Amino acid sequence: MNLFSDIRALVLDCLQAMEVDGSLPAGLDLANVAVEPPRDAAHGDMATNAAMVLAKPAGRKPREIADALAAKLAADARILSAEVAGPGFLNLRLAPSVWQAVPRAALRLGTAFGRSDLGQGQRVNVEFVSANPTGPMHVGHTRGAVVGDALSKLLAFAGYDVTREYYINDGGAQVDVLARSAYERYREVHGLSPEIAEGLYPGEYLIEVGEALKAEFGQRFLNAPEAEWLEIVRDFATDRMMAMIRADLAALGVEMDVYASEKALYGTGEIEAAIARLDAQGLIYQGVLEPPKGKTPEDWEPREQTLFRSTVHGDDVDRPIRKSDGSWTYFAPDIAYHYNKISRGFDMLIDIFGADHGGYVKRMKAAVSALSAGQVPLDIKLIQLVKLYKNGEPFKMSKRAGTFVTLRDVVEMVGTDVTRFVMLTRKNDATLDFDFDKVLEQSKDNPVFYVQYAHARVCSVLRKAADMGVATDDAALAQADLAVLDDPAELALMRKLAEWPRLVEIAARSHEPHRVAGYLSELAAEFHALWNRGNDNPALRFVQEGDHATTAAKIALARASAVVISAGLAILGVEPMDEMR
RNA sequence: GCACCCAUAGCUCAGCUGGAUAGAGCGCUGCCCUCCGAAGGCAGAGGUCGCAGGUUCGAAUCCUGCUGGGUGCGCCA
Repeated sequence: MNLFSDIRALVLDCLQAMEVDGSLPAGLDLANVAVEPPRDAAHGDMATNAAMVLAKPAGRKPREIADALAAKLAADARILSAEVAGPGFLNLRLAPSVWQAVPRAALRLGTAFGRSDLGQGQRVNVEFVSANPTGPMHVGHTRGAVVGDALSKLLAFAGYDVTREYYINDGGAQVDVLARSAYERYREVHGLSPEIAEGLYPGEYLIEVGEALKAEFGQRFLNAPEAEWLEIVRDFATDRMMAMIRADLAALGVEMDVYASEKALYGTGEIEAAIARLDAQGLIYQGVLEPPKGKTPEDWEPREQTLFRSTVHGDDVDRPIRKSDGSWTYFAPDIAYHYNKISRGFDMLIDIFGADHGGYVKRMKAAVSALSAGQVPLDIKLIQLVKLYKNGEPFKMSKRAGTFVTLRDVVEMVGTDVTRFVMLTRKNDATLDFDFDKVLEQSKDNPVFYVQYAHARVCSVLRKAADMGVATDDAALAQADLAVLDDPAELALMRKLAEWPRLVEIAARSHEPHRVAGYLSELAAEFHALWNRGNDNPALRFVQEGDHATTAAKIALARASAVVISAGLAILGVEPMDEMR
């Protein structure tokens, strides 16, 4: 149920009727006709721009079209009034019964209220986190993980078939560095002093890997040359790191459907096949790149390389896919990995990267465009920095090398739900301030608390009504006569509820889960406003002593609000609270 | 030098993918409440939407050029 699309359909019906009766020319393009909530509530319940959009193609004045359309619309029982305003807007007022049907729908459908078939079952692959398996996840990864997970949930709610995927960068030089770092810890637990050379990972989390290595291999590698242990230690340490990362993700409530390994692409011919596919399109050649202008690296010299002609697909320069020693650059397995995703039949790909990978966007899109013949869109969301604060002061956990604020630290300090919600209060490409104290504050300035508090208030009021003897299950509440809900504050809340299905589609279309968090704050604000009206005006309180019918209607509205809050929080991956403690 | 992202109230930010008089919270000013329908309420002041052009009936939103900030720019991923 989406009231806005219902009314838009009505508007389109009326316009077509006008084409039939000759008041509009036939064959007009109606795609830009919109029905939206007005910015100013004084303008009515909904507004349509139909007359202004069609004035020019129809060769008629906007007001003429608007008047004729208003007459047609007014014949529908749902339309209370249709008034022409401003440059040609048609402001619609809807019958209260239309709004009153909204909480009823929410009660009947439960948290499925707002689900959409926008995606029509299209298969979407969302790749996110993809942190190098060289250490625990830190705050930066956390935001990417939350955004990716919430986006996945949002898309599923909007009718897409979603696969969540983690790409393990276990094929490059950094896992060799991990192996050498772990090896030093392995020596350390044997009583030898470790040599954590410049460039190795100094983190103490590798000590337990060293211990595990000792338990597994004893002294076997202690005096062995690197060639003998490197591969074994690398695989061993990588497995340990991935286990740790999976546990971190689990603590955040994130579950992946697929863990894809970079290493697994080597030696299978997958990389070669992907490159061959590009080669077949004439997009692979031997050439020499120009040095970057303005900032030429010290050691730059012209060099012939194997290049991908990414400029054909919108990139700024062509990109190397082989190093001078003939081995693949990091870009090559990435091309193969995306080719792999395309080959698995996804209709759309989404990658979530850290903002420092911004320079990588065009070449990746170019590769996907070439490999899918332009058929599979790739959207890349860049996640900006999280700045940590404590009591308004910039926060650093420790200055010792190798330690940083980890995902675990954050979750242990403020909890999974708060972490997730706060990470979704800003759009992904804006930096986010995260204050350990403010996010736990119990006041209306804190959106997490504000939304949770609204839900808790509903639960509280339902308990009171139940004590009074009112049936408070959703099925019973859906039967209540909601015609008594006609106060402006009540209607405002119903209007906000009616926006939910529309918001889901807008957020899903733009791949912006943060909009859900923003909407929930607005919905909570409407709910609290109505609640506060009850302070001054007892007739607006949800529980009306001795009046079961009115109480049932009012708590039906309250419960419907809680249902939508639950549905929204579920998309964010946050548990609603039944009471505040 | 080039590319991408950002720029909205004193502060932190929303802003419906082009709509009407640009919103919220904090802070500020005034009034109300001292209440477990608790963890405040109501009202008010405050903005050339970085600048300049353009497209459009209509622009914070789209295009172009500037300014300022961030990120990145061939053998690191």
